[in-house]
Amino acid sequence: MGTDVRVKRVIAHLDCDAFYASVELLRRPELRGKAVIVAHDGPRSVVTTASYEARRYGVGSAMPLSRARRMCPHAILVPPNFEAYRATSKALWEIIGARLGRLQHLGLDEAYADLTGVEKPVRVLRELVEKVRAETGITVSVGLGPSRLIAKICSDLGKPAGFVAMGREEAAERFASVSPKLLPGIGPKSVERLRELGIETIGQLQNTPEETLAARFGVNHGRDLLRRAHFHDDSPVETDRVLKSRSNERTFDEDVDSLEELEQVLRRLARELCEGLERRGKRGRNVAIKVRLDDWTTVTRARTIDTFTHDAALVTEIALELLRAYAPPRPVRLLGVRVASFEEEGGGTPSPVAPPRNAAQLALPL
DNA sequence: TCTGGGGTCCTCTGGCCC
DNA sequence: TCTGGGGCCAGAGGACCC
Repeated sequence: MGTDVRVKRVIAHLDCDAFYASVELLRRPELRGKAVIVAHDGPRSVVTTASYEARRYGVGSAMPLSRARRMCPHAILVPPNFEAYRATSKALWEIIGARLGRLQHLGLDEAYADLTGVEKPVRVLRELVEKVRAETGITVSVGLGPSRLIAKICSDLGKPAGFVAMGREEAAERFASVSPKLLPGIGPKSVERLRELGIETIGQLQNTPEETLAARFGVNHGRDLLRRAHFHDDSPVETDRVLKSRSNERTFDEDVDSLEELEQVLRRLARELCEGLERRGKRGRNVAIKVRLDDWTTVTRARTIDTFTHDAALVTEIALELLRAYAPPRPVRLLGVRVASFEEEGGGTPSPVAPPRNAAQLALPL
């Protein structure tokens, strides 16, 4: 029987501050110090991100643009430029990756790193953040802890340009009076369901019997909620995550009730999607459509076929069949198409006996 | 206040096969 | 021949994240 020598993990979460807005300020220095909102200009647009000056007026991500404009009428609207964000992102993660090794990316602007065994991790991270700021102009906030959960929460605490480290016990005590919404994975719906149980703080959640949570949320989810309330998290930093699906969707400026018009849009969405898949060498065998009606009901319909494809004609044909079979009963607000169940790298036609599974592979650098 | 786009993961349900 | 259960898979919906 071996001795249980558990190495205490050191996990960092690195999160760029107001990333898209920061890139825009670097591209257009005349916007510095001004309230900037990054968003498409449309009647149903939402805010992608906002500079800290705009945030002072209450503007935040995912807020309807119409509302953001009322809150901050003098804000300058800048359309998103994802090519520029990708280029800056690539540059800064190359600097970080060169020092820390492989990272788990969660988007263009944040990633986890496992620094277990690294000497003087705080010093290493501080030097790295300074290097990134000097070479790219982007400030990064860092959270450090024994798990991804704690690292993630810590990186948010000191924003912008924050650097916060915390242990598990300290987190469990310090956040006991805070809403469970703080915990990643607990959104508005879960907060409401917890409130129905009389649970309004993480401390109350910590003291709730697992059976009570299991009865309300199911066995797995209930157990997970309790673990997270105590800030227990042993999930690994996964550096080899692979893309599982790609989609293309559009919200109409005005609801559409003509099937003919919907079919036209679907053809274009499928074509664009397949062009993207082809560029990335991805082929899938599950084709799905997504329809959001004017009353916000969202319906998905999917079909799995025998062969992997990124053929626009085939994907379009399946998507159109799914749309016609569903025949939206109300005007449509959003229409989308998705391809999933990708083949393994270098794979071919799947055997009908053993459906293919995604093989682990190196994560593509953004 | 009136809700984008692009993703991931989880749960539930039902069909199929052994 | 019929039935039940378990495993696996696909489809659908929902919650959540950036």
